[in-house]
Order: sequence, then C-alpha cells, then structure tokens
Amino acid sequence: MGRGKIVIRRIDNSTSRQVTFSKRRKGLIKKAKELAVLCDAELGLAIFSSTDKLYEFASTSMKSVIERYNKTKEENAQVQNPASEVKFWQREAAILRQQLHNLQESHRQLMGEQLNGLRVEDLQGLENKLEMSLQGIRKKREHMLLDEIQELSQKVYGTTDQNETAESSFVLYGYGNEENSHIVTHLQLSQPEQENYKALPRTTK
Amino acid sequence: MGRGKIVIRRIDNSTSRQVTFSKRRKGLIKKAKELAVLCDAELGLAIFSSTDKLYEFASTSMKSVIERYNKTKEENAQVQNPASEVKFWQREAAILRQQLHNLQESHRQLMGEQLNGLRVEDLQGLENKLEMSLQGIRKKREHMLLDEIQELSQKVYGTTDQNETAESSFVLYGYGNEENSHIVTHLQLSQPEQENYKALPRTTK
DNA sequence: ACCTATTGATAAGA
DNA sequence: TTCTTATCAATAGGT
Repeated sequence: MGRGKIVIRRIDNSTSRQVTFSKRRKGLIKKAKELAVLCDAELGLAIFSSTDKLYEFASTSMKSVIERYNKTKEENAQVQNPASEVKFWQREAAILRQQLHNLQESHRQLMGEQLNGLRVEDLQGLENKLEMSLQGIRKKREHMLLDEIQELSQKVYGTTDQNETAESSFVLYGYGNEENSHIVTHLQLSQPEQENYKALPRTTK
Repeated sequence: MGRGKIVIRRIDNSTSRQVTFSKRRKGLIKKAKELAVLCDAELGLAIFSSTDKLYEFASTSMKSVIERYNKTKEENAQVQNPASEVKFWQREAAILRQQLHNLQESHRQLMGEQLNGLRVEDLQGLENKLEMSLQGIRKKREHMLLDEIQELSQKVYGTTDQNETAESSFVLYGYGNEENSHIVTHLQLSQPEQENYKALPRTTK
C-alpha cells in the first residue's frame, strides 16, 4: 500500500524502521479500535518498540482484558482453587455485565436502533411506549415553561398575566430548537472511549 | 475499503457483524504480525468476540508480553495475590453497578419517568431523541408491512401489482388507522431474554 | 468462501 | 513528525 510493494522482513535501516513503526502502529491501533466498535468486541493491544517504548490500546481497559484473558486461559487448564470470594465477585461482575447488556439492547431499541430482530407487533409496541413517554415529557416541559412564565411575570409586572409573557419565554428558551441533547448523549457507558496512546519508558533495562 | 463507505459504529445486523468480525480480525492480526516483523517489535493482541470467544496473537508469547506489560506499568503484581484480585473484582463490580445505574436512569427518563431533575432544555432534548427514534421505528414498521403486503399479494394473485393489492391490505391492516393497538402491545422491552433484574444476593458473610 | 469495485492504508519523498 | 501523492492492500456488499 504505498509507492511500491515491500517484502515483510525486518527493516534494516533504523530510521526507516522507526518511521514505518510510527505509521503502522497508528494504523494498527486505528483498526483495532474500529474492530472493537464495529463488532462489539473487547480487545487489548500492547506494542513494544525496538527501543522498548510501550504503546497500548484497549477497547475497555488493559487490566480488564488481561484479567479476562487469564481467566479464559485458566478455564482450560485447571479448576481454580477455592478462592470463593474471588469467585463470588467474578459471578457478580458477570451478572452485572449481563444486566448491562440487556439494558443496552433495550436502550438501542428505544433509540430506534437494532430493530431487525423485532416483529411488526413489537415495533408497534415500541411506538406506543415512545408516544406515551413523549406525551408525558411534553406535558412536563410545558408545565415547567408555564411555571417559569408565571415567575417572570411576577418579577416584571408584579402580576400573573400569562399571555403577555409567553412570547418572551419562548424566545428565551429557544423553543422548538434541537441542540439540547446533552442528557441522553453520554449513554455510551460501556466503552469510555479512551485511547491510551501514551508511550511509557521501560523500567527495566 | 469496500464497495461503499461505512460509518464506524456498532453493526446492527448480527450476521453482518460476525462476517465483518472475521474479516477484520484476520486483517488486524495480519497487520500486527507485519508490524512485529518489519519493525522488530514485541506485541500481543487479545480479542474477545461479542460471543466471548478469544482470539489472540503475540509476536513472542502472550505470557511474555503480559509480563513485560505489567513490569512496565510498574503495577502491583497482576494476580496471584488474592487480596488484590478481590479488590480488582470489587472495583469492577462497582464500575458496572455505576454504569447500570446511569443507564437505568436514562432509561427511565426515556420512558418519561423521573423527570424532576431535568431542565426545560433537557426535556426538549429528550423529546427530540424520542421523536427521531419514533420516526425510524415507524419507517421500519411500514417497510415491514409493505413487504408483507407484497408477499401476500404474490400468494393470492400470483402477481406483484402493488396498486391493486395495496388497498385491500390497507383494509386488512387498518393502515393509517389509530385503533390497532389491540393487535400488539406486549413488547417486553426491558427483559429481552431472561430476567436478570432480580436483586443480587448480598453475600460476603 | 469467493468476487471486485471502492475505499483506506501507506511507501517514498519533501 | 507531518504532509502529499501514487500505489498497493483491505474490505463492503453481493453471489
């Protein structure tokens, strides 16, 4: 993928090797990230340069990946020794993960994603839920607006004339405007989107 | 790099997701190998599919990479120390619980509950989200209905004349009518598969 | 699993 | 290290 084809073997020239390392490391981490996102996978990647610098990426956290890796490996090898407390917490985490997963699926469906498994009736049910919810939310918001109007009206006129103040309140809040998604926006809890591109000096020489 | 551009976000369709996972995993591991060879680097890569299967590559050995990683990170000895392992899982559980809690709160707000902490702008944002979601769901459902109509039409008339069959189907389904909620409305959003919403046994002595 | 039109990654050079 | 660009490689969508 460049001006010419290359053979995959150690690059002798140290400078070129360093340059290629930078470029390909970046590409590799990008692709690792994409794989994790696209395919909902958990992965960890650790790279040591020939000069002993560490570069890493993990979709969740490297610690979690290593733990999971070790755990997966242990299962094949042997039965764990009865460290029951550890087992308890592992089960606890597994249960919580399952719950999270279920909730995330529901959430995606509520947001109109991942609808392919559903039947027409299910979609109808979703629509009804959302519509009911919307109704409630609109009511609540209108109520809040009216309260605010009243409050302002009191301050300004010392009266409760609502017709007069309605307009100004609408302007004040940008009614009908849609740049207010901040609440629901940070629901991507499972993957904090951290990129650990730091380079750490190796401790042991 | 394909027939079309794609956005990097979780692939909805599970089959496509698996296919993409296979392809990209292979590509990622190939590139990891190349980087290790070309640049004389040591690296380890562990990937867990969404179905919990482990795929790994290490230029030397995973054990070596993890040890080197841990040493570099200068962190407390990975496992083996039961106390620290318990701590790790406790932290893990705490993090998951927090995520669950946040998601649950969002979920309730999406369902129009627990709105009291929100500002008018937040409510507006919620409304917008729900409206967009509804739009998508309606589109999807209509599409499914049209597909069904076409299928039925084929069976009945052995033809694909859509104008003819559309009318009868509208009657059949009461399309555009509001009184169809009785057909459906039993979608258990929150519990897709099994119910894991039970209280957890608070053990530990 | 295989096929290719396209997009994406990157080798070389500045 | 970063940018540019010509080329090669990976892969999305389809079979």
